[in-house]
Amino acid sequence: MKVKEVAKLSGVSVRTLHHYDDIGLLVPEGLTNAGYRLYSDDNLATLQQILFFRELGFPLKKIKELLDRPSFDRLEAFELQREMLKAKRDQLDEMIATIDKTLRAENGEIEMTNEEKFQGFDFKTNPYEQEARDRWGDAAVDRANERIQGMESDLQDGMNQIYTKLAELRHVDPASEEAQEAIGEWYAFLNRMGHYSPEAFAGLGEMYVADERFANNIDKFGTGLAAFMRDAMKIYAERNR
Amino acid sequence: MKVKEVAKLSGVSVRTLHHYDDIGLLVPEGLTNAGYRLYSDDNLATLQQILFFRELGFPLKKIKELLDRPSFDRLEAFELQREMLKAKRDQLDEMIATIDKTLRAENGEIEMTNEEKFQGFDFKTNPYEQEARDRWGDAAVDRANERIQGMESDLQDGMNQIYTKLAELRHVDPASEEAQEAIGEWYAFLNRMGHYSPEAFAGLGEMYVADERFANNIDKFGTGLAAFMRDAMKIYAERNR
DNA sequence: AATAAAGTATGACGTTACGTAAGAGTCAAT
DNA sequence: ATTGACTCTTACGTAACGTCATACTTTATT
Repeated sequence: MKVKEVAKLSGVSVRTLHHYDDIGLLVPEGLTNAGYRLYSDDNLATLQQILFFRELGFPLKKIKELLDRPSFDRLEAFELQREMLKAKRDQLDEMIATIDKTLRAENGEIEMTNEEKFQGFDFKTNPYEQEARDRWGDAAVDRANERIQGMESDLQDGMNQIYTKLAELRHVDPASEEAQEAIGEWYAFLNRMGHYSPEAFAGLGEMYVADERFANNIDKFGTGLAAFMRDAMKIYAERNR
Repeated sequence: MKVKEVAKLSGVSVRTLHHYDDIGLLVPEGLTNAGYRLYSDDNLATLQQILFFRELGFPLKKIKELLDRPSFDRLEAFELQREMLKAKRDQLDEMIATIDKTLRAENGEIEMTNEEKFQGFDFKTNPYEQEARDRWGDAAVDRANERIQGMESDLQDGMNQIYTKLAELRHVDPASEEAQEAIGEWYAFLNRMGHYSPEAFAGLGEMYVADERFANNIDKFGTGLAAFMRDAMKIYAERNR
């Protein structure tokens, strides 16, 4: 299939396909001797994957990383996508509810706080929690969330990042050293937290905001969980000495 | 309220608020004598509106236009937003269904065409139709859709544009000359179409693609419906002479 | 009162994911 | 042989901010 046909089928523009080729995200399997791109059925399946991830707000760079992983598993990807699509749908439901609520508030029927006016907009409800819950059990996640309660939202964001990393690990061979190490450290982290006072943990949150070395390690889609954990614990230990 | 507070409440960044101020989309009601932006509750309500439209994919420029209209009606806007959010939710449901279908296809349980693999991605299901249906009655819309059947998708896009314009008119005083004129022309257009053969109408579709003057008039969020209709009918008449 | 820490302001350049336009080659049909 | 639809590459344009850099205010702390 040539570009236009693919474009029509998938709803993206020809330019988009060119772009995806340029950045190596979707390289057509063939070329005519005139240099025309030829897409295979496999290419179409990949495009489908790409579009799912795109709809979920993943940056193209990240999508490429995901697809390029040798351990990339289509079935697992679909499952993750379904969960995230559902989360997004729930978010839309929340926004619809917010509209209805706003209308009633405007009608004088109910009171509404400013915070409520933005229900559904903040993405604090994190799509990875279910993921983590399934993988590492309710107890661990609950304990983590318990600690999150009462912390300022900046740390919340940090936790979202952690969940992100955990979800990412699904696409790594679970038997691999990297995965085992990360999971081990995650548990160690949680357990160690149990020994510290809430104030100490709150300090970690401040650090997340203040210390650039720390923050840099959490930056979106950056280094792996293991490295982040190592740094976090190192800094944490230093600070508390 | 100062920027940070608003940012935290709504989930957008401080930079975003600066940007919205820069382009005149959300200008804070007050300024401290040091030049700090001060947001009122009214500002918050406007921000809520902005975010709803943004979630629906409206470009900021368009949002500004909408909000700036003297006839802008919050209640009507909320209703439109709710409809569109629902449409988007339905689209997500479709995408989830596509995932499930793909999984079953990959399992060999069912057959799946390439087209089906992209169900939910094409936005051809148009969110404005219900709008038009409510306003101008089922009969007119049905007749329009009947004619759309069998036309190539390029004309479909043209029709989407028409629905867009119609939806836009909700925010114009319905008693205004502009609105009356547009609606009148819309009906006239439909009625005239009834007198021509399907082939002639298909020709209109081709023209939409080929004739730049024509296409330019339909460009997204461009000139008003009335102007578009005038040009369309003029060109159409010329061609068929 | 002095100093640090947190918040804010204004540039100004960077980034992502394409859009759009220009100029030229290719392919199928007349 | 020519037209029209399709394709290629190159390259600049755009939208909606992100990300510094630099400087001023306000609040908190010593």
